[in-house]
Amino acid sequence: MNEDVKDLNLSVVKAFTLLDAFTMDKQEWGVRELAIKKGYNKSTTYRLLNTLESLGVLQKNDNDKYLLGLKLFELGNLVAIHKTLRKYSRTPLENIAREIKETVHFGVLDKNQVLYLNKTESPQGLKVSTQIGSYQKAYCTAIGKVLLAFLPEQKIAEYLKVVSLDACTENTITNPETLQKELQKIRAQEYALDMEELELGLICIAMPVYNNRGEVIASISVSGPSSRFKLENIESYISIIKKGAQAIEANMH
Amino acid sequence: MNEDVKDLNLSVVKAFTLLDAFTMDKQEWGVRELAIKKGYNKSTTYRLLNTLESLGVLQKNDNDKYLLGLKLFELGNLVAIHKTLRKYSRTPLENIAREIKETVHFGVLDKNQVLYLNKTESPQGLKVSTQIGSYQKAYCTAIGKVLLAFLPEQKIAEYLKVVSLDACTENTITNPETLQKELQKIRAQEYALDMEELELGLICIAMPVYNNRGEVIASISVSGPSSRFKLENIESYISIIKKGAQAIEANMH
DNA sequence: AAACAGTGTTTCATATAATGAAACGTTTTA
DNA sequence: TAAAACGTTTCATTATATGAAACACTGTTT
Repeated sequence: MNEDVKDLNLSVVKAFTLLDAFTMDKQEWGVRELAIKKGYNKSTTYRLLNTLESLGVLQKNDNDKYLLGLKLFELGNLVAIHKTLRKYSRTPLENIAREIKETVHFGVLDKNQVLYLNKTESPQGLKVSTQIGSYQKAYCTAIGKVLLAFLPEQKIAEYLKVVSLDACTENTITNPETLQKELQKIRAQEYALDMEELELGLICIAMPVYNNRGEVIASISVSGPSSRFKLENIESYISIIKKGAQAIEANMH
Repeated sequence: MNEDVKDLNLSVVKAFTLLDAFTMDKQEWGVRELAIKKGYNKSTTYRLLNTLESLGVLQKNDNDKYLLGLKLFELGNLVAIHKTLRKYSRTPLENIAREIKETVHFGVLDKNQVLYLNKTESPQGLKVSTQIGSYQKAYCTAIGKVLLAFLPEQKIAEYLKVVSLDACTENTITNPETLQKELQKIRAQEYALDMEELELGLICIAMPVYNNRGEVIASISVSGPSSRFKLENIESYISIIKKGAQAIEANMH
């Protein structure tokens, strides 16, 4: 059941493995520390970083540390996959954020995870913020649960077989049967809640976005701190999000 | 005066050279055609593409052609350079676009060229559209001329020494002295016009964005077809763009 | 001022891994 | 049915990526 043993170009694999070390939490790397982190030889790492720099894939900052470079910005903006979804979700997300005054996210399911395609941040100081292009566990996010809920039954079973439902907080649904019931509820009510299941203090509500064949292709969520996010507002949130979802659907057709 | 002869990892260089073939105009590539295009051996190209696919840097579409993959979307969104400018320009650009109803661009100078960091497209059917992350000649765009105009004198001289002012249209300024005078005028009036200098039928107006030390760090432009873009509207455009520029400046501080 | 940890960088012999021509499948076109 | 595309695999050859060690540079400590 393993991947075919392809003969990959190891230098290229290493280069991208190095790039994967650059995250929001750690944006800068020196030669030595990155070599240690990845278990590569110092010289090899030096030469790879040097090569990537000469290509504009990395660049050095004032402290001679490496940063992700503008070549990646350029290439990232050329990615065609989900481009129309990203483009047509922008304005509707902004409208939702303006009305609700909380952060709005937009994502799809990719490799059993939520892939965030777009967001508009809350104008408020205390706010949730997710990195566009990043991935998150599906089973403990509102967006993810919506996207799972509207998957074909067989795909859900497959998901539950492959993914282990590790607890992120005490509220995370870690039992497959409980999750199945939750997904059923979500299908019925057409929205999902995340009641601090991913992170304590963080509440989200998400709703589906359909294509013209009635299939769910994406999901919109609104996220806020539990201190502000009152359940009595849900009905109003739902109608605002629904309006946004319909705007995206209209744009796509 | 040449670069030091660095010893680069040739596989990595080749991999990114292949990636550079993926553009807006040509988003899909097969093994053979890309090998021919880049002058690489068929087998080598096959293995590199295969490697990039296994890393998520490329992916195959339904026709078994390669497309830029989501790994690049992920990495592109992690690029920290100019991130705050991109973030804080978004809403102001939208407001300008809403008022003027033409496409609004936002860019900086990078390696003697305009790098587009953000845009909001005109709601109208006939519109200009530039790829975010792409580069354009500075001397024949309104944004570029603004950014050049506010460069230190010495840098302008350097630019004129390095860059050859090739004509894009019959209106392109191809004479260095003429361009110097144009830049002087731009400094005085605090805006630049592109009167079909890059492309026939395309008119733009651009204004500077300052940092808190009074240096020009970016520029906003409004672009439209010459059929709609009337010079008598310039005064009104200027005040709207100026308001947007000030909004970005306020956001940045 | 000297020794000492930190860095990044270069060297060079060695082994590994990338290479390409050719042969092989597979699909599409004539 | 043949032919012409294409992607894929093979294998001997060659090139190049590799890593230990030495080197250079910087800032800190003694």
